[in-house]
Amino acid sequence: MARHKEFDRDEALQKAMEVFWSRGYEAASIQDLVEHMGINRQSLYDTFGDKHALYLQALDRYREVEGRKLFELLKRSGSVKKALRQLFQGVVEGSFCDGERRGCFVGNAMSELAGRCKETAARTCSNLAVAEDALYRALLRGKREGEIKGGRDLRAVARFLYSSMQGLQLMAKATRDRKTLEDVVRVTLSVLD
Amino acid sequence: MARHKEFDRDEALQKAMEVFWSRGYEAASIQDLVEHMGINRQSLYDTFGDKHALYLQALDRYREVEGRKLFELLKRSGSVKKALRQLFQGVVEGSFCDGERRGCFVGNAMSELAGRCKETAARTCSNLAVAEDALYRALLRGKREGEIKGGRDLRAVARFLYSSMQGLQLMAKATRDRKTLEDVVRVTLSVLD
DNA sequence: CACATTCTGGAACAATTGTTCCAGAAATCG
DNA sequence: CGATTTCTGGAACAATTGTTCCAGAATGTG
Repeated sequence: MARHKEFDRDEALQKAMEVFWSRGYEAASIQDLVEHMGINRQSLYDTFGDKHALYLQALDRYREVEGRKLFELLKRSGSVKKALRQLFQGVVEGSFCDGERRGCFVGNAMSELAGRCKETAARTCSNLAVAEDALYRALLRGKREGEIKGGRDLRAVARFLYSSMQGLQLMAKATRDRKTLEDVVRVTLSVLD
Repeated sequence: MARHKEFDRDEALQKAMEVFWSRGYEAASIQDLVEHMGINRQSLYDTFGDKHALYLQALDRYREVEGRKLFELLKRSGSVKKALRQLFQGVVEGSFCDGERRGCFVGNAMSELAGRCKETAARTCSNLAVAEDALYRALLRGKREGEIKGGRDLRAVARFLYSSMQGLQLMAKATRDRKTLEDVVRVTLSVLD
């Protein structure tokens, strides 16, 4: 009947995500998006709705991709502590590779929009819950395998770890001093001892 | 010779700070600022320069005020641990009073601008250094008074505390669940034991 | 081939952005 | 009072914002 889409929807969304990730919501213009996504202005509106809707879809995509990464990393057999160390150290390393210092898209969304956009608030809150759960399960496994000592409220530790992750990612935007970031990581992970 | 200023410069700057604090840089329009500051458009430009310059001055004001608060709280005689608990618990309580969930202005600035504005980056970095130092000094006192055990890298702990503070403030934007935030605080402060 | 559909580019939209210009009112000090 | 300076309000600026309309090209299916 009709013509097919010329562009790959997922690819375009990926590009949109990159723009929102590095610039945030307000500072990203439709013009920026059109250029980086490589699609037509009208196609953007037809496919994704308006700017706000596109932002939410980009945020969802990020959550899905990063959520999966976290899940994979944590459910791997082997030392849970080591996996967590890898997770946090990865953030430090990543911050030095990323010239734009984009940080965490979800954290950025919390900071910029969660306070005044309920759709964003719902998504960042859900992300917290999902990540917390993955961390909690990993900690449970660590306890089961004798790597993490009992007597601790592991749910609370999981929440702490997520919060620390966000804090670290924010710190990485302010400083490029590796020692500072590594200090933070070291003390953070010391709660597992 | 000439007419005096009709408005109080500090008061106007305070108002500007409130606008940038709750809306961020991009989302705050000159119109918003003019209305909330209660001064003339032209007076704004004459007194503070352009929007960007005004933002930096507002950020500086915030840093000064909050910095002083932190300093006062930490240098008080008495239990250092108690002061830190008060500090973190205060953030939790504050997040429930603040309907706008503004978080920490410095943290917001890191998230939104530090990556692409070097003046902002310098200021947030300096804030980190100042706060770290105040925390470090407090920890030293705690150690001297026998409240905090030795053998820990207190400089690292101070950095950790600042990062945790920022993380907590970000978490408070995502969730209104008191238990979650208190869990984070409890585990964070447990590194002092 | 021909119809139907949808993509594409560009123009156009009104609204808002940050900023400046201007004329007049207001206030200080000699 | 009068001279000088600065504040004040509003208009005006060009640029950019997000969004929509339109005409035509391109593609798939009958």
